[in-house]
Amino acid sequence: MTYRNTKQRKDVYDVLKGLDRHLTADQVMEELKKNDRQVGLATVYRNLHHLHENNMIGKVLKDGVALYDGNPEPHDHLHCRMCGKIFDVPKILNEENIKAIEDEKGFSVEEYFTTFEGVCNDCKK
Amino acid sequence: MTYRNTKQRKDVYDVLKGLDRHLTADQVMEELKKNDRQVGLATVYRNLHHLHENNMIGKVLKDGVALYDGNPEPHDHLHCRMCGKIFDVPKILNEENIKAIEDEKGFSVEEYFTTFEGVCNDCKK
DNA sequence: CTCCTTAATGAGAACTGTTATCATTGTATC
DNA sequence: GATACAATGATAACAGTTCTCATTAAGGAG
Repeated sequence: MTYRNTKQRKDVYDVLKGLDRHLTADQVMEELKKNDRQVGLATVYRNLHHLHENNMIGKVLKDGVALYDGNPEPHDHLHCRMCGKIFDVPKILNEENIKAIEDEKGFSVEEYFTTFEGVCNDCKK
Repeated sequence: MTYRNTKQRKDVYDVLKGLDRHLTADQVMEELKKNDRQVGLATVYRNLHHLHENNMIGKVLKDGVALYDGNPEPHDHLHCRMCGKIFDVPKILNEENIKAIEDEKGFSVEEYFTTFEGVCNDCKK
C-alpha cells in the first residue's frame, strides 16, 4: 500500500474533473469553499502535485504560475492575451517532427509542449 | 529621448552577449561580480526586463524561473532533464502550421513556443 | 472490530524569485 | 554648466509554493 484515497484528494480531483477550465491552486481553493469542502491550502498544493505526478490531471505554467486541468492527455494550448483564457488544442507536432529533432540533435524527447500566444476569437469581436 | 545607456545596462547586456548560455538573474549577478562589475539586484532585474522588452535579448521560463540569453531571435528549446542545460534549436513550426491553427480556431497567433523535454546527447553517454 | 503503521492533513512559518518604493545619482539634452 | 528625469541601489514587500511538525485517519493485519 502506497497511496491513500483521502476525501481531500478526491475533493481536489473532483473540482478539476467537474470544470472545463484551467485553475490555479487558489482557484481550486475557491471552488472547494464554494462546494463547502474544507481543505487546507498546503493540502491542495500537495494533491495537485500528487495527481499531476500520477497522470490524473494536466498542468501548464502560465507566467510561472501553475494551472491545472482535469484532462491529463497531452495537448497544446492557446493563450489569449486579452482575456487570459487558455484553450486546449490537439498536439500539432507529430512523430516525424520529433524523430527529426532526435536524429538531428541526438536528443531523446520525452515530452514536448507548444503554446500559442495571441488573441482568441471572442476577444477579436 | 526615452532610454539612457547606463553602464549597468551595458554590463548586463555584455554578460549575456559574452556567454552562450541561458542565465537566471542570479547567475547574471554572479557573472557581473566575477567581472568586478557592481550592479544591484533590482537593477539587474530591471535591465533584463528592459532588454527583453526591447528585443535585445531572449527569455525562456523554466519551471517558472526566467532564463535569459543573448540571442533575441525566435527559436525553440531543448531542455535536458539530466543536466538541466537548455539548447537552442530553430523554430520547428512554420507559417502553414500557424495558419492552420488560426483558421481552425479563429485565434490570432502573435507568438508561439515549443519546448522539448528529454535527455541530451552528452547525458546519454 | 480493534490495533497499528504511516500516509496525509492543517496551520503557519519559511523560502524563492521577482517587483515596488523612494531617496539619490548620473545621463543626455539645452 | 544647468536642468530634467531615467536609472540606480538598498531594502521592503509580494506572490506562489514548499516545508515543518504535531495531529489525524486510511486501510491492512490480526
